[in-house]
Amino acid sequence: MSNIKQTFKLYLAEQGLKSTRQREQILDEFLRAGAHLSAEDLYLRLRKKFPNIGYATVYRTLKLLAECGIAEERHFGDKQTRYEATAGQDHHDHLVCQQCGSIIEFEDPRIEALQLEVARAHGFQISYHRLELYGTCAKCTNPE
Amino acid sequence: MSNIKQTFKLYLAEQGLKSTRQREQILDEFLRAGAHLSAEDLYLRLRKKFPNIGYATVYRTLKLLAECGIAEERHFGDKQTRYEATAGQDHHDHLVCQQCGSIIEFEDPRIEALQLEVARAHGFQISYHRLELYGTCAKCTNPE
DNA sequence: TGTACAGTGAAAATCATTTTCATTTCAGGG
DNA sequence: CCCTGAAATGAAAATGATTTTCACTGTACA
Repeated sequence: MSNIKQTFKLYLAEQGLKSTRQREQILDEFLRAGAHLSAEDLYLRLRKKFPNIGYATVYRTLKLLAECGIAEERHFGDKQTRYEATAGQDHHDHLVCQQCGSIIEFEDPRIEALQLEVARAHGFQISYHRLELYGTCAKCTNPE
Repeated sequence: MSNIKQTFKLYLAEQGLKSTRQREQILDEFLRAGAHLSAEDLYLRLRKKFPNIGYATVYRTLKLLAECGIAEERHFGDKQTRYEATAGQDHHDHLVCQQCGSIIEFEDPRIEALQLEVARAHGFQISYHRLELYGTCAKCTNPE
């Protein structure tokens, strides 16, 4: 069993929660799907394989995944909450194209360092941050 | 009449929209309130002075203010959209305290410069960005 | 293996925000 | 000034994402 699935089971056990078929199916599909998906996206994908899975269960499980650090909640322009797998990956930020909606990930340690410096100057302890650059991606700027 | 109010009137005229009593009252109160307020906050403040103002009108007007650049929409942890006056001020980012909810503004040209560099490296044109550092503020870290 | 207690799915409830609609108010021309 | 058509308003209903409820089911430890 993958490391991540184990992490999840452990988390559930610690919290006195149960490991269920649905929770496993949802985690599996979440990891398989990748990208930045909304509860709805995930629900629709799951329903193809398991037609009687509940919308509420997807929401509940996604929230659990966020609690135990496997997923991260994000809000881009739209009103839906999107989830992204964090496990194993380094932290990264996003370039969001307002034309085509594509999301490019990037990371820049120099920016991270400056953030720490700013926080220190304010006596502030950072637990996490969010940096998003909105604009037009290369493809949309120069179509064929 | 203040510069900002004039800007708003001009914008309305350009769009073939009307300058109404409510729109002026809402803009006034919005400017007076400062800070990062939600439509609800503003509605509650307004209702004290003008008891029959409509919730929908506040939403509609706030959206107009955002369109013409007087206000800016922001999303912090909660689900409400918050609006912030932009006029005259420089761009700035935020430190959000997860304990007490206070929001500290800051700006750092070095971070902005690096953002441009990252964007250029991806052939990306930035139209705006959002940077928020979440954590614990000095006050909450070291209470008396 | 029983059984208490957490989980599930469907549907109803919430909550912020948006839309509808009947009525009122602007702005410009006469 | 006063008319008039377009736009705005307020109240209430509608929406859409997310959450909760509730009767029934499944899991895990005794």
